[in-house]
Amino acid sequence: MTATLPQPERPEIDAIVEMILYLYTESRRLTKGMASGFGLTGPQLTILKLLESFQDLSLSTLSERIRAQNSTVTGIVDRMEREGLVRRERSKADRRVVYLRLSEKGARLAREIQVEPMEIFRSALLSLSSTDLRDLLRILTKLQRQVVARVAQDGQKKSDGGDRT
Amino acid sequence: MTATLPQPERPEIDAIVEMILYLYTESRRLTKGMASGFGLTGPQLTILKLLESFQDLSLSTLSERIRAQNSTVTGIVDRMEREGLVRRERSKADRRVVYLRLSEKGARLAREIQVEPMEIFRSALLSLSSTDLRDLLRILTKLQRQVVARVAQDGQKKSDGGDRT
DNA sequence: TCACGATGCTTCGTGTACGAAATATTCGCT
DNA sequence: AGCGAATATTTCGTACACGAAGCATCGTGA
Repeated sequence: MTATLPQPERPEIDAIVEMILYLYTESRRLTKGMASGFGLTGPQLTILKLLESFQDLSLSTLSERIRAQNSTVTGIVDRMEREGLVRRERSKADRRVVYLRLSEKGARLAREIQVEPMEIFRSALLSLSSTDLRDLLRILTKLQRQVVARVAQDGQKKSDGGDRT
Repeated sequence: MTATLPQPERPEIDAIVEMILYLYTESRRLTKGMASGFGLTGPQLTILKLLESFQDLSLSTLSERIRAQNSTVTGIVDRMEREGLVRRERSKADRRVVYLRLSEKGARLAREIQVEPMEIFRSALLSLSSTDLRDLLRILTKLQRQVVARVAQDGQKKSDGGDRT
């Protein structure tokens, strides 16, 4: 499984990992700073903008979109509801489902905020040539495929039971 | 500042942001899973391996390396100290500084754990051709430069005072 | 129909993660 | 020497973030 080739690429790999970490954490930090100007946290801004774009998001759909667990989103929505930004609405079709809606105040705030989450990262991407952009997308796609495959394998191992708690 | 060009790249940019998010969160999640097999959390594994490589890391040096605030690392180290994995040691030269050292137990555990943090991401990178690897590094470097520049600007604005709390 | 597993959400306990304020120490300057 | 700014760390309050357990509801099959 682990390659036995010599790895002259080690320093390059370390550098790449470092940069991804940098780009991610810095974007997160700046989004947070942006959000705080409106009395929001980073995740709250993200959710606010999502609810502005998509009406009728259920809590689990929202969780998937932002790659968080339901229990995490429950908490964030609690706080946003407390602030009067969103409302919970039980689905009539399936009473287990909770739909999230922006309140007037929430909708107003969403309109007022002109930036996307990860805005800095996006605007940095815009500065790349279209060739670089295409290459980046292509390579990242390959990477993602690799990771997805490994995750699938891992998930299988777990349900096969070859696993100590 | 924001370009007024037409942006046919919008979907590409969204896709790239998505992928970075995916790669980061998934790597984090798998690192965590790995760590839990040894009774550790993700950040604890990261710190354990760092302390194995570098002796005499001060708390702030460590914070910088993992891109976290001092107050965050204080907490993580508290818990690791409680578990008997690390020791705090005041520097004699500068009594404000705290150096972190692995205990016997910590060192043993570090030796036992053969993987790096973000291991999945690293191994996915290894599957790329060296051309792709070079290109990726080159493009990410450009991106990072852009983000650094924007962060520097932002930092300056703040100290210039053009800022509401 | 009615037991029962699956699904959607919440609750709870623990561990990050951050910023602001507090504390201790060092350094620069006079 | 000694005062005030700067630095290293901790403390505190709040907000994620996750997994496990709990609750309500839905769907299916006997």
